[in-house]
Amino acid sequence: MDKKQRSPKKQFIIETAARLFRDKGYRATSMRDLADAVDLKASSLYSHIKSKEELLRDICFENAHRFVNSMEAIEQEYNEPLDQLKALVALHITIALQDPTSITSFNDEWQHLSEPFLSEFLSLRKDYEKRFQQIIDAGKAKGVIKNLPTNMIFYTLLSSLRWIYDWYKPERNQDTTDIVEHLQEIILGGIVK
Amino acid sequence: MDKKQRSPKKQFIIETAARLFRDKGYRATSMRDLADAVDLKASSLYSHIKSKEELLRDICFENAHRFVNSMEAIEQEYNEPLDQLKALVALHITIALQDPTSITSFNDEWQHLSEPFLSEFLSLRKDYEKRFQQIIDAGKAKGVIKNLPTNMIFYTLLSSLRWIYDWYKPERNQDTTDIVEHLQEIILGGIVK
DNA sequence: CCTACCGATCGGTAGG
DNA sequence: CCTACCGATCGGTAGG
Repeated sequence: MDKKQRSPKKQFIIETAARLFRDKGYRATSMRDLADAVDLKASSLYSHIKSKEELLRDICFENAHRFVNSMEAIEQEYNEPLDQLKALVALHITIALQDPTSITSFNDEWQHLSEPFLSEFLSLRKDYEKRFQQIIDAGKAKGVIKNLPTNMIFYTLLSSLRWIYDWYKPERNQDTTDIVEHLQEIILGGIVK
Repeated sequence: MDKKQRSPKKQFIIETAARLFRDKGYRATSMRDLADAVDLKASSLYSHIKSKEELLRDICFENAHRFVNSMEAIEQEYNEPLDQLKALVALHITIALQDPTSITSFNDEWQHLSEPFLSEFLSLRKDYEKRFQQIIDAGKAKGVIKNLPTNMIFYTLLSSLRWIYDWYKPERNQDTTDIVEHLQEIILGGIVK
């Protein structure tokens, strides 16, 4: 599961799979498609990986752990709910800009995980969402966030952050800090008091 | 294509397909799954529909036309860009609350359309997005909307509207006008001056 | 609306 | 890493 323990070839296969899963969807991506994309025969993939689903698992859990770990770091680094919220927004934006492919197939294709991995994934996600909403609640209690339904604020916020890859065109060479600032103004502007 | 011209049975099949496509994805939904859900044998589906893709086409284009037609009505009814924007936000929310199933598989599964339908669909969508962005530009020119990149405002706005089905639980019996008002405050709050 | 069935494609294995 | 091949499942048709 650790990125560093993987062979370069396996890492290349996983990254290519993430791109195909994003572009065509997990189910519509055949192992023959993937084999072509990495210049192998389909059967040769299996000397590097165990199964098609293993690829999806690697992508989904790597990202899930990335978010959960960052959540812990942010909770420890900041005390004010508004600072934590800003850091979380910045985190989502940064990851979306750095690794748009992996994050997209993580967002959209986790539903094809089989048990028990599906439950494990959903439990990681639920934990993350719960802590995110607790920060919003803390902000509301402190009077720095508008008194609107927490789930409404949370999902609106998270949704805005999900589709950055859809409009962000890295070739325009925008400054990343500019993007983070603008998006924070748009996204947090309707939430903070 | 017209809802009223379809037999009740065909309408039922389409609505069931929309639900399955949303829950499992288009590719992961087999015609045997659909047949089971409507209590038929797989082969019997074909006396009501021409193909699996026809179902997806009906769902995608029905929703696409619904948005394009509403856009025209809003452009004619309102003159001020801010009023148009508010009406568009209300439109997306209303549709999401009324018909969450159909709208979700429209949002997520259009990529599985084959040519020439894929191009036709994308051209409808592009037209809609262009007119949406022109309204934002008009608002910026009038000074009622913040001077931030139009595509950033547009996609953030649209993204927030896409996932309402994900948190909206109709059994809680919230008042719809309340939801529209709260969401407009959250979503437009970061955009209007 | 059903039974019976088709060719194509799927994920994956055997054996070298 | 390849050739050869597997059983399962797919969307869809024939014929009644």
